[in-house]
Amino acid sequence: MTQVTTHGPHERATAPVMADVARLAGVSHQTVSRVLNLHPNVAPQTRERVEIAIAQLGYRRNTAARALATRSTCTLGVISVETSQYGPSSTLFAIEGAARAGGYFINLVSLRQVDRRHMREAVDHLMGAGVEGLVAISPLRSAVEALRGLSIDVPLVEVEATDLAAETGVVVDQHAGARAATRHLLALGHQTVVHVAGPDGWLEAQARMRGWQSALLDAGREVRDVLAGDWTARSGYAAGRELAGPVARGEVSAIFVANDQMALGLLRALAEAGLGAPDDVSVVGFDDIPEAAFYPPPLTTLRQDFGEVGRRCIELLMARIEGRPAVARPAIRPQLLVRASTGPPAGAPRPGGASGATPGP
Amino acid sequence: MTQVTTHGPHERATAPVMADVARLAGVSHQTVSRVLNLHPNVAPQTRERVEIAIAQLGYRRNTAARALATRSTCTLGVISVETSQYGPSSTLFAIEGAARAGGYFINLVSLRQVDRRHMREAVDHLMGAGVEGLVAISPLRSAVEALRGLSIDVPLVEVEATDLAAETGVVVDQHAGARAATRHLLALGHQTVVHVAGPDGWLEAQARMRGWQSALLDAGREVRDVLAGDWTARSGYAAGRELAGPVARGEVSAIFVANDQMALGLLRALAEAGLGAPDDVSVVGFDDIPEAAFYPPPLTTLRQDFGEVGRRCIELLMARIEGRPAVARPAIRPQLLVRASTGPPAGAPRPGGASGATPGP
DNA sequence: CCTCATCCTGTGAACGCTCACACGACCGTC
DNA sequence: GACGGTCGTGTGAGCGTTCACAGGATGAGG
Repeated sequence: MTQVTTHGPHERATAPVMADVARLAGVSHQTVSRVLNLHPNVAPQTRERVEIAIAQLGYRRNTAARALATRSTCTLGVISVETSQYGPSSTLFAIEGAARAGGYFINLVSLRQVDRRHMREAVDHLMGAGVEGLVAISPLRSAVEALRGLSIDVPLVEVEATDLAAETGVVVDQHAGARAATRHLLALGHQTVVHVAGPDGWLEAQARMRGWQSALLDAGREVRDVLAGDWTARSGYAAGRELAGPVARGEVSAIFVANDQMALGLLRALAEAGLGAPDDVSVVGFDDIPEAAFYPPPLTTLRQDFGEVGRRCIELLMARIEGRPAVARPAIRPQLLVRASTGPPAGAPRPGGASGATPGP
Repeated sequence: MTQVTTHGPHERATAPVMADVARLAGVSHQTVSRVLNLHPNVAPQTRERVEIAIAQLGYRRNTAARALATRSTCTLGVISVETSQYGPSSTLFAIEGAARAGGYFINLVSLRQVDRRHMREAVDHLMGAGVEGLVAISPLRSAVEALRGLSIDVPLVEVEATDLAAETGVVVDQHAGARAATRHLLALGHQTVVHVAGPDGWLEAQARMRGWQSALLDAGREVRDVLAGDWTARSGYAAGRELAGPVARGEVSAIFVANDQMALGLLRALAEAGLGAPDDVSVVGFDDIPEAAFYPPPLTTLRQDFGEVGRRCIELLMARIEGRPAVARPAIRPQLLVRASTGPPAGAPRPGGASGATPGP
């Protein structure tokens, strides 16, 4: 069936193509293309005629044809772990915004399980879509390793892969953040700091633990065993139950918890044991999730600038795609926010006025 | 420059195309296409030869060319509000998973601000990408309205647009959830229930408020003014401060808060005033975020099945794209989870041995 | 042995765009 | 007036796939 090619606004079965615009404007398809691509050598008058024709027909350039001809899809793939964790999802949105601002489309894959097979599938899916670059939000060691095994023939930027990808990714200096948290607690007068860590496979968890360790060692303080959690409030609660005894006996006066959710659970368990922060124990979290300021008590924590993470990510990826040299940037440092959950140890003189109300019985 | 066309695994400048596979397998490009598209009429032996050639060359079908020829991009657009709220981000991941399982790619746009201009841009961006269908995670009235104004020539499914899109979207019965929450509190013996609502523009907030209202009216109870929040723990905290007085004076004994984060802030404010749940007041939240079980005290709340929301979304969208009649499904009902934050009013006989209450019969 | 249907395969033309190139008009310069 | 350069425009050939159609085998039935 041949195409209907009437002028004027007309309901048509098929979407208008460049040739239709050209015919309506009385120019060649190439001139239309030039207008669309902002080529300088088009007479203003011609340009206007074409633009009117485009508007009149509601013409929209066919991306597939364009991609086929130019061999570029203007699409980036993002692989994210499927978690409603505050960090990854904030990062995802920041990445999307930055990519769109840079004229790229975002093709998303989320991974419920992070193993080699699922990672392979995800990468295949995205390569199949013809992405020109890949962002992996891969805070898990397993994700990084799964990625290592794969032969990926487009630029790849890893987010939060810490030291494993200092060269190829965007990192937040978790180590420095953890040091800051620990030093804050020591500066308040605590003898040492206990750590409730994130799950084993998470690189951030590891970096935070190391930072805590190094700060203690630098200060010549005792490094006790860590309690392992899994980011959930539930695991923080379990840790809190374990620590309630030592806290009550005065053996533990300061706790650095690897994220805010676990800190919530921990505070809950301590409260059930009749222990409150900062009177009986000081607690520092990590992330500054929006609720952290409303914990019982408001939580001292470390804020990460996820927006900046996303922007750097895309900047780096675009540079690599276009073959530009990537500007090396210092790692992003988390910022310590001191709230009500930390204070001097019980024996020390206290400034006073802290609310620290322990809810419940 | 003409293409190098050696056989065997060879590093080549350009990715192999169908013709290369055909040549290596000694068949025509069309036969390769048939193998790829699982056409039945291919001799098993030929199929195998082609498959070996594909594997050997690492051939990958060019999506752009395929899209151009078939006029289908296998891509869905998702517009999401940019929020790290538990609900929307869980829904997003669920949608992605369901779409990928159905063989579709997901093109994501997130909206920092939801107004007509940004919505228009988002839709344009996605239409430009050639999406075949659109999912809008649009829990905001403004989003729904912005969408209404736009002429979108692909199927659209709205998530969480409640009554405004009962026909065209996937909805969770917020109204029923709110009624369940309210009835639960009344059943415990509370005279009436106060409501801390979500922000004005959010449809879920409105539906939850109406549900609360209708349950009270059905029971012939007093409907007081609502306190408006904005989903954040901060606003819940503010509401808590306002309610502390009435609670202390025994004027308020039960509060239904429109989401869990606000409930957290509210509990915090009450705790600061020396008031605890469930002894002094009962509190119900909404969403069942993972932390809700670890609130002080563990929160009675309503769980929404976001995974189901995502799956229905894609099911509906695919049906519409393929012109199949969509199966009408009843709205998804949230499930009441009774935890420790709710109990009988202070005056009533109490089952448990909580603080200084008169033991029940 | 011929016919017809069925299976398998190949040929050429779209699909809608961009790229490389060619061409005429116009300007200034010698 | 001839010449080279720039500007504006048009022509035709791809990009890599699928679709429509045309064949050449092969087997069953007359």
